[in-house]
Amino acid sequence: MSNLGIGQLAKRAGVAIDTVRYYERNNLLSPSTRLASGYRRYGDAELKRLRFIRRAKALGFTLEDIRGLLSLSNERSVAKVKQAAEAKLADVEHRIEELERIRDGLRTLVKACPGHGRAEACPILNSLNAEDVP
Amino acid sequence: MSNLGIGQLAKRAGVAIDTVRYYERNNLLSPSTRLASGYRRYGDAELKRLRFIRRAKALGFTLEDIRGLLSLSNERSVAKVKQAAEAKLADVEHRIEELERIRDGLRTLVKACPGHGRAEACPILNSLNAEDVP
DNA sequence: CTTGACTCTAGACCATGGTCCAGACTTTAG
DNA sequence: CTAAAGTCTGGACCATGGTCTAGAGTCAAG
Repeated sequence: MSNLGIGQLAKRAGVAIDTVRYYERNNLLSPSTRLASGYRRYGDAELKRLRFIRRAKALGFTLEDIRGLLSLSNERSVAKVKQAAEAKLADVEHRIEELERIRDGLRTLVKACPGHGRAEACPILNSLNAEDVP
Repeated sequence: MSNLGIGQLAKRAGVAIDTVRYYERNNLLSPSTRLASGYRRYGDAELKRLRFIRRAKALGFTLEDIRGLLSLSNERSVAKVKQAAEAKLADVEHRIEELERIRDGLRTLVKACPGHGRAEACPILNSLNAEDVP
């Protein structure tokens, strides 16, 4: 079992030292112990936990979401964890659909635009000025 | 052509009054005129523009992105407009790809999770706890 | 033991995207 | 005309997720 200082921990997890302390202030991660000097010491559990946080963040969870996930893992409430992941999945899928609509719109405009001539002939400009639905 | 006060405009676009003024401070939207009293007056063009901003924001564009999108319509060079639209298209495509990776990760985890039992059996928690390289 | 690297705390600062407030003035309905 | 509702400005304040600094103390190698 490794016994890491904050710098080593941060390096191994791929985050900044300040971020580790920031997470501590925000109740996401505490050192397993402190030296008499006050230096933080971390073990494998904390390294895992920090990597958990980093990954969950990469998956689009906010720090608050992650606090929730971490506390669920203590409660051993697998159903709730799955629910949270499903909700986040639905959210991500929704955002993809919206972006795909935008992408298709942009593609159509780019294809239709001659790239020269008068502004009134540019479908991109005309589209931005179009009438929208409330 | 409607001639709206800031409250009416905000209401019709579905945003708060303060948000309208905030957008003005940040060069996203100006009133078409002001009354002698200083009261802002908006026309249809501003209402459209504000709705455009709202929708673009809902799609995950930052206000700076939106400033860029909106400035396309001021651009007199059709070639530049087309270029900017192409850049934004590439940007959108990139964002879609990132979200798709996130989506696939979440899907895999959700499928693999039984939704009950001990935490140690939950692949969502286990995956986030996995020991991979930073 | 000394020196350089590391860590401590508290608090300031950053960007983003708002949101709210006070105190004064304007507009509008009755 | 009066009162209520709306708007004005400037500045303070909020949450999120950090990032940086100062000044002091600690640890580890030579």
